[in-house]
Amino acid sequence: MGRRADHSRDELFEMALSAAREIAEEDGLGGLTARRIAAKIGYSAGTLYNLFDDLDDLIVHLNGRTLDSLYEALATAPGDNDPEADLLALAQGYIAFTRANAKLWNLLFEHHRPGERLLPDWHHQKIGRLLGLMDECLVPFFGPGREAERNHTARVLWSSLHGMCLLQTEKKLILDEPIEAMATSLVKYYLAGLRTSTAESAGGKT
Amino acid sequence: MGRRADHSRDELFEMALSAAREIAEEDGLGGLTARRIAAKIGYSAGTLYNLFDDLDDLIVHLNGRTLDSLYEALATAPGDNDPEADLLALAQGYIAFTRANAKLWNLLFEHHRPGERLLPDWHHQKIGRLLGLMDECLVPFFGPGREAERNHTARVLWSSLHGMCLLQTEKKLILDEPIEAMATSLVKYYLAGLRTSTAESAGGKT
DNA sequence: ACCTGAACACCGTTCAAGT
DNA sequence: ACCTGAACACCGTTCAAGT
Repeated sequence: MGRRADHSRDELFEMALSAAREIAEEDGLGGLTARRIAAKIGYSAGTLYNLFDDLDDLIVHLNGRTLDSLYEALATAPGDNDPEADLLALAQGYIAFTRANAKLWNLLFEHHRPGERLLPDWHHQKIGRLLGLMDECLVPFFGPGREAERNHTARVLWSSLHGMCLLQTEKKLILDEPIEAMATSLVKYYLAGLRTSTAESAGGKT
Repeated sequence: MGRRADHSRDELFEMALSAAREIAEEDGLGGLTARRIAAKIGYSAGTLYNLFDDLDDLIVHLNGRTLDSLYEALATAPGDNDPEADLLALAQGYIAFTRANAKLWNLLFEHHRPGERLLPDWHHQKIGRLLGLMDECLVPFFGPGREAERNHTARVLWSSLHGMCLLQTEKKLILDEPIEAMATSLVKYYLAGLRTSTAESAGGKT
């Protein structure tokens, strides 16, 4: 046997990721095997190892694509300079994405790298970009010189929202209330609490 | 070969779960194989299938034990009738448990049941009991007739806390701030927001 | 009744051999 | 240079056979 060159390396890379995405959308992580991906693109399993370090590497790349999709879905949000309204819209957009792409979004957290392998830098950057969307919403809320507080708030809201979506899709906690309402409550009251605290400390100093 | 009766069925059950726990504490889900658990207790892999439906069932039982440990660790908290202080203590206790038992706590969420198998009722009850601890803290905060709001608040706080711990231990989001501080901020401001809103609506009606 | 060991149908991954 | 197919070292799970 030998080279076929039916497809360029880049084409093969995309074909493999597409096949993996389709399998994941159908059967989740459980159905995502090297042999099945290879069969779906008409190559032998060995060829995948020419494109990726291993199956873990392939899945991390697939997850990168999912993060890109999520960013595109959220970046188009309006943004009318009212932090609370913007955050509520962002949260609902995030929840909608996890509902519409449940299997792919789950793969982001269902997959665990072997050993102590950490995620590549580009992966963390894609996550940071998402966090940045939340951070931007908060700009009007925190004046200049309060960037640290703003970042902190964005991280608290992001992880909290994440927890709700995860417990929901993994069915680990029976939530008899739609997470949309929970997320709204979180954003509304957490921001209200921050506002009160800020007003008090400002009032105390002035 | 045949019966040995070195150990009763119940003893074998406990031995298998203990062996599995030790393996999970060392190597996580990746090292948790039926063959390895069996070898550790000196029986063949087939014997495990006399005790559990399959490996998934064994892991669900192990996870049940972890939920019990977590409950014991949290149920002993003081409780001085100040909702905010109690909730802060509960949150810190939860975070401390996830740090002290990182691998076991991770197993609760790293493991996914095959197919569409749902968690058994007793598992959901153990989770419900934990959520109940948070709910109890909120009793002095919500007067009689406001049970629904109280449950809602407990669920929002629980899932949010969960999200922080998960993103931290899975290293999916770089949090350059200890989650203890994030959890404190969440509890403090979310409750403050609730208080404000309650006062406003009460003031409007009175 | 209980336990074993072999067997089955899978994995991920490697690599000599072919074009 | 690329691709294959066989091979290796694993899995989870089953079950006839033994005590």
